[in-house]
Amino acid sequence: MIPEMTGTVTALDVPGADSKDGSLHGETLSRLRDYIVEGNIPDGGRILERELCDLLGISRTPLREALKVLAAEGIVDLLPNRGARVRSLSETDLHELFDVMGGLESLAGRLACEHITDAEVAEIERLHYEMYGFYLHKDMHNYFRVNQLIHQKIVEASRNSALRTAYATFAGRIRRVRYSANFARDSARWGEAMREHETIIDALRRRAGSELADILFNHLRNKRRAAAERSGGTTASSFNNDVPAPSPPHTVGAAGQTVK
Amino acid sequence: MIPEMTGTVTALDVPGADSKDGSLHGETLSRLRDYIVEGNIPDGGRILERELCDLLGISRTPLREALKVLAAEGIVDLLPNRGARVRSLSETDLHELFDVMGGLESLAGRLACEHITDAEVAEIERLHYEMYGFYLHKDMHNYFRVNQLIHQKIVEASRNSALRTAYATFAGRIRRVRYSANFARDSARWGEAMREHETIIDALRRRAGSELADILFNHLRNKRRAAAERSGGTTASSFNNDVPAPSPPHTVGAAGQTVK
DNA sequence: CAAGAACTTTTTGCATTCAAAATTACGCTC
DNA sequence: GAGCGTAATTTTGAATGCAAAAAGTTCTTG
Repeated sequence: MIPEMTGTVTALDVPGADSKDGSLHGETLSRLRDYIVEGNIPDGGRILERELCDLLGISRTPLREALKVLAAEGIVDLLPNRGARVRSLSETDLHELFDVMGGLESLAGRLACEHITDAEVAEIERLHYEMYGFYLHKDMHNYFRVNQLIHQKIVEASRNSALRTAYATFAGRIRRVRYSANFARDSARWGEAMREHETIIDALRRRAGSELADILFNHLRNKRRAAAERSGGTTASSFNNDVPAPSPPHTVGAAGQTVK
Repeated sequence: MIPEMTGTVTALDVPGADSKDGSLHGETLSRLRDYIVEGNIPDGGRILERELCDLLGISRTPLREALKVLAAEGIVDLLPNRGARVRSLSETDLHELFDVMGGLESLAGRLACEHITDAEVAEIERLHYEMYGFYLHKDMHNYFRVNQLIHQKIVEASRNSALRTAYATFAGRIRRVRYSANFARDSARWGEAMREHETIIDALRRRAGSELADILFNHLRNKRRAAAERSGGTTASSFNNDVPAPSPPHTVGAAGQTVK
């Protein structure tokens, strides 16, 4: 059902995550997480321990350990005496998770401005132009890939491994929907996103941390809004419920002017 | 070696945490986390499974599951074939964790400005004045307690449970050192913190999200700096290493002079 | 006496086992 | 045939068992 989610997007593979050593638990954890995140089990679907044990060729002990960790990560729900289910995200959950992602990217940008080298900025600029090419050619797949890469570069430039880990964890939680969210075919939003990216680069160049923090948060906000509109009218209203005072719609930068 | 723990299933239930249902795993997880976070095992100390099993009166299976989760939370380290150790935080780790906490509080403030009610702002103001009283009386313990409460209120006003969970997790990771950090007897820093809190209230009242985000991040930065200076000269230099460029002009000053 | 090899004990990692809870299947009543 | 109570089966939760790895001990040797 989600065919294109194959290994193309490798940007999220944080090195030193928990593929661990040769321990069966670590291996099981990674494999099971990937298996679930990539959508092999339907949303809210029950997880039969025995079934997965056979699939992975292990006993129940390491599997159950991995499930406990995944529950702590928010990827599965653990029902008492009733086993594990793939956690299905409500609109509220998604809203919350997107905001947290926005907060983390915002922080990443702020910290990146303190540490990033000129070479790294140049690299991001290069990626930006590459992405611009894909934008012009309406090559959404590669646009998405490079887009992810740019955000990843910013996170790495923050020089904060705790942030990197948290970012990867939350990214995993919303990865199922994030893909479709990015493929909003609304070309108006697409152009808007390009302009936002330009302001991101600009702020990075100037090492304007607070400004970049604002821009990145609102960038994620807008991305979510676009995804929500695209995902059909069924839930469109719910996204307006608890965002009473959104930032100015046209320019992200507007919210960044914290002029006093 | 390890002091006594309540053998019975007593009211160690922390509301809101994951004390879970009556499941042994959830109970073990909560109890073990509290036990470690409160410093009952020395930093970097080895965790003998058998020992803790006897202490908690359980078998190794649920204990090992809890350890895996705590490892994912970053509270313990898991060495292959060599068991678990209480994770000792390097200066770099602390630096990173404080920044992430700052980012999360920053986000909480930003979101709180979108959702907070006048009544909640009033409650925070009330707490602020209460805290001010403790400040005047140099009652550090209560000052610290109310201070935590204020930050907690802001997080709650963000109306984001994912954020609340992440905040709690990171708070747990630095709780051991945070306490001493807050007890910096440097009265100059103390007064500075009070002024910062005033600007926080002010921004909250005006629902100035971006501004509050800046203030809160720098507030945490300053708190960390104060804690670092207090913790002795051994590591003082490391904290100046990677903060080369203070934030751009329009932001809250790196020194926390948010007066404008 | 120091250093190291070989043996013993402890500890970890994982599989297996067993009891309790939940789910399903069955049979009974109406 | 529908509704419901009961038994059989499945599935989970947790304890135990067992092999491999580490840690500790003793004995040997220079």
